[in-house]
Amino acid sequence: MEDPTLDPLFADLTEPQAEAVRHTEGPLLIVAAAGSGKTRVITRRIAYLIGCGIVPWSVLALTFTNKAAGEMRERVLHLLGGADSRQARGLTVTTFHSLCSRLLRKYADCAGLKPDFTIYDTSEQTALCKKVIESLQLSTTNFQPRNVLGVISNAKNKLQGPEQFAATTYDFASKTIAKIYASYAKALRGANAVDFDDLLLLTAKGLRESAVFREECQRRWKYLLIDEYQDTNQAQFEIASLIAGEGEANDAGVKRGPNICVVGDPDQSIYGWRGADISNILDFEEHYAGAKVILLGENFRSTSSILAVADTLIKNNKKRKIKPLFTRKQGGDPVDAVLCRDERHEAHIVAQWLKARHLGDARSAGEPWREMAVFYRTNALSRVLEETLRSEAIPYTIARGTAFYDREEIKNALAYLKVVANPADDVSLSRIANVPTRGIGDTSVDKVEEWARLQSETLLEGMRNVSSIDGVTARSAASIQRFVAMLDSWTGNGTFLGSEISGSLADLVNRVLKESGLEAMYRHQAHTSKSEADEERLDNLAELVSSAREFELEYDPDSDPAAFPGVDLASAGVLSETPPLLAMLRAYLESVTLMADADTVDPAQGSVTLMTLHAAKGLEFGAVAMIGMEEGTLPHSRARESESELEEERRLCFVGITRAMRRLHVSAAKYRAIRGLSERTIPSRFLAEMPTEYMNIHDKGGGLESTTEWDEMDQSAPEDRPARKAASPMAAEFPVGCRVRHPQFGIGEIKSIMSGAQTRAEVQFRDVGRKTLILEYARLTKVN
DNA sequence: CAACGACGCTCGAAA
DNA sequence: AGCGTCGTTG
Repeated sequence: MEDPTLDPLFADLTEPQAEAVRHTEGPLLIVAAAGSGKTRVITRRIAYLIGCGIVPWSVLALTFTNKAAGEMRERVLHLLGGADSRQARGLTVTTFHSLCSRLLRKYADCAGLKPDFTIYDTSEQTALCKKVIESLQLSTTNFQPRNVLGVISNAKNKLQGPEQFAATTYDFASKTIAKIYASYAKALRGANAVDFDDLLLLTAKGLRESAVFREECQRRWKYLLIDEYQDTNQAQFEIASLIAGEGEANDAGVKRGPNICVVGDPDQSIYGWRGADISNILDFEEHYAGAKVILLGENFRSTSSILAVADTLIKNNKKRKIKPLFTRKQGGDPVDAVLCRDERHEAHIVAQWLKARHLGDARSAGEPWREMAVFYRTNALSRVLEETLRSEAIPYTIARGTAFYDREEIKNALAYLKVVANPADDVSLSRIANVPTRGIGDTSVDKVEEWARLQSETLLEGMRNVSSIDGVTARSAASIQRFVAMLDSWTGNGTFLGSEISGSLADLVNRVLKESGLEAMYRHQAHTSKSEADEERLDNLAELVSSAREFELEYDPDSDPAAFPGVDLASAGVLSETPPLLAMLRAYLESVTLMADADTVDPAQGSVTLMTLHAAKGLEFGAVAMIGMEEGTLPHSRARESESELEEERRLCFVGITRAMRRLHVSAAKYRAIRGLSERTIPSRFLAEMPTEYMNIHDKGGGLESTTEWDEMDQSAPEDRPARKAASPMAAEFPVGCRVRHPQFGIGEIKSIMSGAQTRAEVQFRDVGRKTLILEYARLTKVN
C-alpha cells in the first residue's frame, strides 16, 4: 500500500515516530517529550502528505516564531528534493501572528478593519493607552498603562471584547478598566491600528462571524498542523478549530473529524502568563472525538545524567500527566552545580567553564562556541555576564532581536514610515511631529489632538485643518502646515511617492530619513556630543536602510498566505489599488513588528548564545550554563504565591536543562545585586530537587564550611543574615556632614541619609565637579 | 520651546 | 543603576 518512493521519509524513525508520520487523516495529538525528535516528525509528516499527492497549498503549519517556521519550511523543502521548491508551492508554514495579520488584511471588512492597518508594538500600545486614560480624565498613577494593558491583554486572550469584559466586572477599579478598554479599542480602530492580541482576537471573531471568511479558509486548508500546542491560548484554539472545521466524510462515508495535527508537551508549557491555556492540549481528545494520540517519550538529545536531573526535577510537579522520558544513551558527564559568592564571581566561573568546554578534555572533544549557551530567568541578569565574557574575550551574542528596533533613532525612523504606510496612525504621527524639532510644540499638538478627538478625526486631518483650530499660534500653525506638506510629498497626489522613486524600499527609507531631517539631526548630535552612543545612532540608521534592502531582496508578494491561488486580487477590492511599493513597505513594517527575540538566534555565528529561558525553548546546545538558580529569581518572586505559577517556573527550569546535549552547568550566587543593591539569596529549591548522584557540587561561595548537599546550605533564617541590618548603626557611623572617602570618587561629604534604604547615602563629592551620588556605605571610609 | 538636572519609580517572561 | 517625568532656566 505504501509508496516505496516515500520510504526514505521513514528511514531512521522509531515506530511511534513513523506512526505519527503515517497518520494523515483525522485528528492527531503528538505528545512529544523534550528532545524526542519532534521537528523531524513534523517535517517528515508534511513531506509525506505532499508525497502522497496532497496539494501543498492545502497544508497549513503554524508555529510560534518566525525562526521555527523558517526552519520547518527549509527542512520540508530539503526532504522534497532540495532547492527546487516547485513541489511545495503554496505550502503555508508561518506563525499565528503573521497568518492572522495577512488574513485580516484580506478579510478586513469581515473584521471591521481597513486592509492597510498598522500593528502597534508594546510601546505604541502603551502610548495610546496612556492617551486614552488621560482623555477619560483618569489618573495614570491609579491606572498605570502597563497594568491596564495587562488586564486588557488577558481579556483579549480569553476572547473577551470590551462588552464581554465589562460583563465580568463588579468592583469599581475593573469597571473603570472596562471603560478604558472600550475607549482603547475605539482609539485603535480610529488610528487604523491593531495590537498583538487583536491579531488573534479579531481573526477568531472574523472567522466565527463571517461565513465567507471561514469557508474560504476551510476550503483552502485541509491539513492543519500546530507546533507548541501547549502554548496556545483560547484565541488561537478558536482560530485553529474554526479553520479545521468539522472534517469531511471519506469516500466510504466515514467521518473522522478534521485533519488537525497538534504537537506539544505539557511539561514545556511556560507561557501561562500570556494566556496560554494548557487545557487546550490536555483536552484535545475531548474536543476531537476519536483523536489518535501518540506519545514520543524517547529522548535523543541529552546524556542520561542530564535527563535524570530533568526528569527528577519535573516529577515534583503535582499537576502533571505522567509520561515516560527515557534515553538509550548511558552515562555522560555529571551536571556541574556551583554556589558562587556573587554575580561577578558567578559570571567568572561560568566564563571559565565555557572556556574549558571549548578546549575540551581527555574524555570529550571541545565544543565550538556556537554550541554553547547561557540561560537566565530575567534579562537583567545578562549585564554582568556580558561584561565578564567581553573581558575574557569569549565571543557571545545576545538573543534579543528586538533590541535593534527598540532604539530611539530606529523607532523614530519607523514612526515616519508607519505614517507613510498608514496616515491614520496617530501614535506614530504625534511621536515624530517635532522630531527633529521644527517648531511644533507639545501644546500645539495637544490642541490638535483635542480637536481631532472631538471631531472623531485623525490627527493628520486635524493638522490639515490647523488654521481653524483655536489656541494654536500662527507660528505653530505654519510649522504644522509645512510638516503636513512634507508628508504629502511622500504619499500624496494619488501616486504613491510619485514617479521619482523606483520601486525600491531601501530608496524610500533613505529618502524619508533625509527629507525628514532625522539623519541630519543625528549627524549634528554625533558632531556636538561626540559621545560613542550618538555616533552609533547614525550607523543604526544606515543599518535600517540595509535591513530594508535585505527585506526587499527576499520579498515575494506571492508568498502571502492570504493571496489564495485562484483568487483574483483585483476582485478583492482595495488590494488591487495598492501600489507595489506601498504593499512592500507594509509587509516590511509588519515583519519588523512581528519579529521575535528568538528569531535572531543565528547558530552560524561562532559565538556563545545568551538568552532567557523562555527564548531557549525549542533549541538545543552541546553545553549549557544556567545562572541565577536562586529563590526569587528562579522560581521568580512573583510566582511564589500560587502553586500553578510555581509549577510553571519548574517547567521553565526543566526546559532549560533539557536544551543541553552533553554538558550542563547550574549556578547560584550567595549575594546578588538587585536594583543596584547586593542582597543575600537562598539557593533555588529546584537545585535541592535535583538528584545529587548525577551531579558535581561545588561550594565556592566561601564563608560556609564546604557542604555537599544543597539543602544543608543556608539554613540561617532571614533574621540571622549578616549585613543589611537596620539603618541606625550605619547611619550613626556616617552622619550628615561627615567627610568620607570613596575608592573611585575621592573625598566627599554626606549630604543626606537615604530614607528607607538602609545601605546607601547621598554624598556630594568635591573632586567630581561637586556631583551628588548615591552610594553604598560599604565602599565609604570616614576621614577627618 | 528646548535643554538640563533632580527626583522617583521600577525590573517578569513576549508576539 | 537606568529611565521617564517634572520643574526650572535660558
